[in-house]
Amino acid sequence: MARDYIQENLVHTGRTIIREKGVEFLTARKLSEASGYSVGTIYNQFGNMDNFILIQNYLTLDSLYHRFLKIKTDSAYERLNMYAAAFAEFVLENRNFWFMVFNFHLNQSERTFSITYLRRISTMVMLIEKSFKELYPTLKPEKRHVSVQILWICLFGVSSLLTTSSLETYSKVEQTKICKFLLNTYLTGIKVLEKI
Amino acid sequence: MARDYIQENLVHTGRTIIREKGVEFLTARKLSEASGYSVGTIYNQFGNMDNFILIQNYLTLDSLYHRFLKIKTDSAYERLNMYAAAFAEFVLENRNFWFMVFNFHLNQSERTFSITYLRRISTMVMLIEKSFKELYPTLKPEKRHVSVQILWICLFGVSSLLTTSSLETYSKVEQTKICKFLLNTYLTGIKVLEKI
DNA sequence: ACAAAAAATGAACGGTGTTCAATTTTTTTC
DNA sequence: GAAAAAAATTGAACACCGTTCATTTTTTGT
Repeated sequence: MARDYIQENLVHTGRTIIREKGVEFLTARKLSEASGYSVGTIYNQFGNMDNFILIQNYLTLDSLYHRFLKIKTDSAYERLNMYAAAFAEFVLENRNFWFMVFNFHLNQSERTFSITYLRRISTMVMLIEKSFKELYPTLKPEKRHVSVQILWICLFGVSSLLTTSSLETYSKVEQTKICKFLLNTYLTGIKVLEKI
Repeated sequence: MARDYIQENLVHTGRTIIREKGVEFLTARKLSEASGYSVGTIYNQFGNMDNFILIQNYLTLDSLYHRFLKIKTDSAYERLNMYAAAFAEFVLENRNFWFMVFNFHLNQSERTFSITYLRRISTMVMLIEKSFKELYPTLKPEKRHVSVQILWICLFGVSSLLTTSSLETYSKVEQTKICKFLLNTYLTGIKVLEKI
């Protein structure tokens, strides 16, 4: 069978496994059984399972990115709120996928694809930065950059907790409100600090 | 040998492994080899490896808590800043341990100990809430509680990223500054929102 | 000193990622 | 179209993982 078709097929099968059963079920043997291809073929196509997961994570990030792209509002403030809402919504809708994104560490993976992966993240950060530029025109570019980075890190960090049950266990704050509250408090803080 | 002594010994050996080599080296067999006790003994003492990790994580949280307790400043604002600094410092100093805390999910572990574990977390959150009460006396208790929870979740989420190399890879913001900046922006935001 | 109870042991089970000699399929060459 | 060469596919085998449990060793009670 054609190489591309196999990859597509495996990736698709993998995605079904993740969606329906969770990451812990995404093993070489189970993927092999579910797809009909042998274990060796998976390794021929992707080198190792980490790479396979990296590709899956890229797809997840890409999906989130395209949700962001759909958001087109004139008000920068509203747009940022919609980003945050879309983000939280996406994470909750795609728990299993986001859990994977978060629990995967780039260290050992192939450099080549890692770059593509990181670029996808920074593109999203740039979307936020664009809105920041509109919202805080007098904020120094340097400071704005740092503000955006940190906001993103916070949202990213919070999102990781949304995918696990740890939040439900100890905090009674409604999950969807966390990102919204964080964003608004943060933006208000920046507005004040902008003037200093 | 006495039961208690074995537990102590195993926990201590485990801690050395984590500190020097990382969580991925904390396996039943390696712990057995390093401690001199058999694999079976580990299971007699702790039931399963998850429980062992839970105990290790409790020790980590306890260590952080005692760092918090040392902080005694009159100014609530300064105190919160010191909490944040101590937190970031602790996480960076104990990367391997904190990574474990974060990457462990309570779901399947023994209920009994989980409660002790969660109580340790909520005690820390209460420390922050106490400072919030001083800093924002007019803020409604309900709102204050939510603010504190969310701040904690943010710091917690950010801390998880501090333990991995992912932050270094894509963001150039200095790690120690992230918590400080987040806290100050957040506190400023709350101050404004307090009046509304 | 001996029997009974408790604790410690490590081989064995089913799972994981990964490798690679052997096989099958596809492509090239004549 | 058949034979040879190249490429792709396979799955048994390796070293690891958490976990169990029949067996052995140690401790305890009398």
